[in-house]
Amino acid sequence: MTDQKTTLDTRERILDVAERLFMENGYEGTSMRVITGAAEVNLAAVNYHFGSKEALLREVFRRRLAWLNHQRLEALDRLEEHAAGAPLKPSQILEAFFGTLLRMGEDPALGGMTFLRLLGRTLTEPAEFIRTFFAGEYAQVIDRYKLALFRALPDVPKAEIVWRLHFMLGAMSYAIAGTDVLQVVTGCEVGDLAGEGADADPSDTLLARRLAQRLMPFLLGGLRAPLPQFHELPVTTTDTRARAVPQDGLRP
Amino acid sequence: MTDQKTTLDTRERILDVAERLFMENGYEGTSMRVITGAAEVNLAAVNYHFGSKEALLREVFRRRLAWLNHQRLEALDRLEEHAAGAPLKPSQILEAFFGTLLRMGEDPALGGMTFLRLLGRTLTEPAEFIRTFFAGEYAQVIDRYKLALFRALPDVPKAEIVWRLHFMLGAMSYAIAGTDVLQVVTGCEVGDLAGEGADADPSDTLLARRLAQRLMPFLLGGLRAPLPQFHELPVTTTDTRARAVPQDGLRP
DNA sequence: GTACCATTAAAACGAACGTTTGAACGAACC
DNA sequence: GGTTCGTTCAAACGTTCGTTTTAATGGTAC
Repeated sequence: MTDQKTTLDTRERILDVAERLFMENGYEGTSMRVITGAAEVNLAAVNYHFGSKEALLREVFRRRLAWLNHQRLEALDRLEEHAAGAPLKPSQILEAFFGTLLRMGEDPALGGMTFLRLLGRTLTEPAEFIRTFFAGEYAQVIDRYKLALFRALPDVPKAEIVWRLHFMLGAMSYAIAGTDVLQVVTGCEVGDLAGEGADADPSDTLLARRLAQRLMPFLLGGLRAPLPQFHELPVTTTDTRARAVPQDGLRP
Repeated sequence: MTDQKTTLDTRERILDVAERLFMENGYEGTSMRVITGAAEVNLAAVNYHFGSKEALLREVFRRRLAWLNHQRLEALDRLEEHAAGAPLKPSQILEAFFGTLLRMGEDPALGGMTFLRLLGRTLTEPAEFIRTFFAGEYAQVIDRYKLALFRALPDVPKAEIVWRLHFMLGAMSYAIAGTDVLQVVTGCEVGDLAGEGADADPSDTLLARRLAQRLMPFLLGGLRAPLPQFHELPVTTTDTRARAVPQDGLRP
């Protein structure tokens, strides 16, 4: 027959199925039996190939994040090399960080929107081993990008930049994960929002691209917003009085 | 003795404990035995008072969300009455929606930051009954606020407003939930970010207030960002060619 | 053929899960 | 005092969980 089950087939079929099921039902909500059943492999296959359920989840992410974060570092390298020592523009940095991720959503071979949604949801999963795993995977990348933002916005307090990086990650994660979560809150199908005919499958490729185009301006607007005022805050130390942030092109 | 265990005591002790544990370990990650154990009540107490674990989670949210969403609607009522027919300012709307929520974080009697964190995390939980529950709880409020934003920003396409409402909810949820989630990604304690001495308990009250002051400008900046360009959007299908990381040219 | 190896298969493991049961308690009312 | 009713209790229910075990399979090298 056409589909011989070699080792690689089994491993990757498990990974693909687990990626989708973890996205749909969460880590704790997805049992090994459901995974192996959907992948049409034996129940013991997961423990044989990966060792444990935790290790399976880690591998699901590792095979995507390794590529993603490598691309992110490379993108930043190219930008900085091209800038020849000058600070980058915030828009460039955001494009390198978020754009690289969102472009994964356009390519099914890289996990497509399934992986993006899984990523967005899993970042808030409370399980300890998940958090420590992400910490390790992201440490390098976040650090490089943080420094780049510090240089790009020398007049903004570093703490403020980190907060806004926080906010931006959140906006992105929700926008991705919420494709079928928060639509329920806003009462709109994401297809409607995209102006699609809202067919059965709105072609993740297109979805990811539209999402990127709507998200990037929002993030930039937030990143460059005027600094908070801190009126009547009971004192502690820092005088973080508002200096205006370079807010070019802020249109009504 | 001082602590007599009346019915109300048991019910509320369960709710308080469940609120905290669901926040720390998630819904699926928190067992009835852990809940009842921490609340020092019998295992059967949850099923007796609430009927099921699902019903317990719903009640945990209902007792807070009922108050919150009522406040939100009242805040909007007050604003619109005061405006006497004129459209509200976006900043007023955001303040009424997000400010009301964030002010809950300052009051331990309303759940404090524990409830806020739980809310932020649970919005991404994939369980079906959770999503449908939130949909019902939020429908009214979201609808009123959406309309207010439509009126406040008549020149912005409605779809764009809904998207940005999406983004704002995400930024807020992450900022709240991430108090100990994404710090691990950004490598900073939230105490550090706030400029605190980072004592044992940074006094949720203060934390919530600082968070609000940093979040609101970000949200406003994002909401009023220039509209996306939609340049060269291919009409139909895939063409998944990854354009190389886009470069320098990107001029804001 | 035989020995070896990685992989798959079927069955069982103990533990933990949410829920239910039936009895015991204790204050309130007649 | 006896009855009632809301509540608490210990114990068990049947199920499902992740994992382990033991045997069978199929190809490759000798």
